[in-house]
Amino acid sequence: MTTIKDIAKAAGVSVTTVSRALNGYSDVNERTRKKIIEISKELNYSPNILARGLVMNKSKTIGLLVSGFNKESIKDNFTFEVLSGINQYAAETDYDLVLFNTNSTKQREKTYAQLCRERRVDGVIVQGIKTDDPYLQEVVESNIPCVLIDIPVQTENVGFVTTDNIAGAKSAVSYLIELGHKNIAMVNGHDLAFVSQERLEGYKRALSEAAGLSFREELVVNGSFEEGKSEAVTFKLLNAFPEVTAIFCASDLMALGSIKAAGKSGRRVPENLSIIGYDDILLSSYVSPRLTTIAQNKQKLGFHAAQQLIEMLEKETAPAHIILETELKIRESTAKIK
Amino acid sequence: MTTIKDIAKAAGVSVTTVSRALNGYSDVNERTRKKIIEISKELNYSPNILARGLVMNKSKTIGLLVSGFNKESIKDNFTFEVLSGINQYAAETDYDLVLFNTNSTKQREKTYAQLCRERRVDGVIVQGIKTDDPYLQEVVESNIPCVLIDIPVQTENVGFVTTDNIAGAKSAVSYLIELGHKNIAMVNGHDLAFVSQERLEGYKRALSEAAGLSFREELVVNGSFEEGKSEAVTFKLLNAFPEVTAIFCASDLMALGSIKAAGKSGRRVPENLSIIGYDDILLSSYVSPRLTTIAQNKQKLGFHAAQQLIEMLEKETAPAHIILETELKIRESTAKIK
DNA sequence: ATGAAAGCGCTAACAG
DNA sequence: CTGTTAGCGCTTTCAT
Repeated sequence: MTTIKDIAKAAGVSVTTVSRALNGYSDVNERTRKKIIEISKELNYSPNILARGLVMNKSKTIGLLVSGFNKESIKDNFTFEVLSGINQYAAETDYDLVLFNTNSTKQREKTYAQLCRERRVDGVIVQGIKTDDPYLQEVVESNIPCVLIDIPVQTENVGFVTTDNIAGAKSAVSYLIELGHKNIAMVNGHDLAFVSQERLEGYKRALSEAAGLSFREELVVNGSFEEGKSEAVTFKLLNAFPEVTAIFCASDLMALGSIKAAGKSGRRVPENLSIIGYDDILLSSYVSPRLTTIAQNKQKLGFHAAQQLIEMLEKETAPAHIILETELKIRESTAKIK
Repeated sequence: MTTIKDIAKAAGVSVTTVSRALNGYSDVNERTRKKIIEISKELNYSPNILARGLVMNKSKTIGLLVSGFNKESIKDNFTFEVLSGINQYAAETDYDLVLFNTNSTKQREKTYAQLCRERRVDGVIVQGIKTDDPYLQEVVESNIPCVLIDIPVQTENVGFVTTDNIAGAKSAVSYLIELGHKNIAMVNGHDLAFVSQERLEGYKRALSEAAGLSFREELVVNGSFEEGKSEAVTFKLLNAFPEVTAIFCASDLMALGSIKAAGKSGRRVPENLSIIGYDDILLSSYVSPRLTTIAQNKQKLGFHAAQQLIEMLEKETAPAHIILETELKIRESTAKIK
C-alpha cells in the first residue's frame, strides 16, 4: 500500500512537502506539486484516513444510532427513509456514515460515549430510541455533537429535528370533527415516545377547541406502534364504546390494525367508522380502503438532521431545532358521519 | 480523552503492560490486570480504534456499497431488508458497518479501491450494482475481501450470495403452465442485472420442458425493474399480442405496473390475465389482488453475506458461493385459464 | 519553498 | 511477568 513516504522518495522530496502538496497548501512550488500529484497517481496512492484521523483528532465519520433494524420496522419503512435522507445529504460531503452495531446485550456492555469515542466519530445522529433509554441521558450529558430525530432535547451540543406533531395530530382530529364526528377515540403509541405525548396533546387541543366536545380519557388506548397490538386494543375499545365513530391512530401501521379490528367487530370503514393514521407510509396508499393520514416527510427528517450535524461540525454553529410541517392526506378511510 | 498512557501513569506500569492487560493477554499478573482494569474504568477509558487500526493494519469495519438509497428503492424495500440482515449478523460481532457515500458524481472521482483503502475497511459487501458498473471490475481485480449480493462472481477473495433465480423463475412459469396458460409473456428487468439473465433462463427452461410450448422472443420485454416502465411496456405488449393470458414479471414492483396496464387494456386480473411477480415485497400481500409471487428471503441474503465475509476475514476461509432457495407464494393474481 | 523532527494512541518484537 | 523501543501513516511546528 503506497504511503506518502513512498511518494516522497519517488519525488525526491520530504514527506512534509508531499503532505502539503496533496492537501492543497499554498506554500509549495506549483511544479513540485504537479510532480507529486502525478507520482501519487502513478503509485495509486490513497491517503490513510485512520492515520489522518489519529493526528487530526477527527475521523470524518458520523455515527448512526438507530433502533429500527428489525423485522417490524421493515413494514413502516420509517428508519430506511430517514437513513436515505441522511445518506442523501452526507453523500455530498466527505463524511461517511457508520452504523453502530448495538443490540440490547451489547448496549449493556458499552456506554454511548464509549461507542462514539472508540470509533472517534465526529458526531452522531440518533433515531428511534425510547425516552427511557439510558443512551438518551448520555447523549445529553456527553459533549459529543449530536442531532436527535423526533426527540425535542436541545443542549450546548445537541440539536434536534422533528415534525410538528401537535399541529399534525390536531389537524387530523379537527378534520374528523369537521366530518361531523363527536366520539373520537385515539390509538396512541406508547408513553416512552415524545411523538406520542405530542400527538396526544394535539388530539386534546382539537377536542377542546371544538364546541361541545371534551376529552375522555377512556377513549385513548395504547397500541405500542404495532399493528397487532393496535388491532387488539381497538377491538376492545369498539366493543366497550360503541358510540365511537372515528379513530385517530398515532401511526399508519396501527391504523391498519384498527381497520382489521373494525372488520372483526362488524364495522365498515369508512361507512361506519372513520380511521385516520399518521406517517403516510407506503402501504397507506395501497391498502383498501386507502388510508387518510398525516404525512410527514421522513427523508427530509434525515436530510436535515445530517445537514444540521455537519454544519455544527464544520462551521461550529450552535445546535438548533428544526420543525418540519406535516400534511393531511385525505383518502378513503374517512367519511362524513351519517 | 484518556489514553493508555494515562492509565500506565496512574497504575505505575508501562503502556505495554496496560495494552496487554486490557487485551486479555495471559502473560500479565492477575493483580496488575485487575488494578489496570479498575483504573481504566475510573478514568473512563475507551480505546482509540483508529490508532489500533493503524498499527494492526485492520479497522474492524465492513464497507457497504449499496446502490439503493433513493426514492425508488423505498418502494421495494429490497436494500433495506438486505441491510437489516447484514446488520443483524454484524451486531453479534465486533465489526461496524460503514456506508460508503457514493453518488454517481463521486464515483467518477474515486475508484472502488480508493474508497476502501481510504477507510481501511477490512472487507466489503456490494449490492445492487449493475453488471457494467466499473466498480464491479475493480472488485474482481482488487485484493480486498468482498462478498457480492446477487452477482455470481467468485475469485480468490470474492464470494457471493444469491438466490436460485433460474429455479425460482422456472417454478413461476411452470405454475402458470400448470394453470393451463399457453401464451406466457415475460416482463424482465434489464440486461445489466444477472438476476434478469437468470430469470429469463428459468422462463425459457420452463417453456421448453412443457409439451407444445416454445420460446417466443417477442413475448419478452424489459421493464427496467420500474413500476411505471413496466406498465408502459405491458400495455404495448397486451395490445400487440392479445393471445397472452399470463405474464411472469421479474419483480413485484413491475408486476404492480403490469396489473395497472392490464386494467387499462380492459383485462381483469386474474380472470382474464394471470400475473406472477418476483421478490415478495411487502406490498405484494397488501395490494388488490394480492400478488402471487416467488419469495426470496432478503434478510437472509444480507445475513449470509455478512457471515461469509466475516468468516473470510477471521478464519481466512476461502470465498464461497451461497445460493438460497426461493418459494412460490400463491395468492390472488393468478388463476386457471378459462 | 522545503525539510527535520516530534507526536497522535496503540501494538509488537525483544530483552530482561 | 514487565519495560524499552520502534513504528504504523499522517500532520504540524519550527527551522532553514
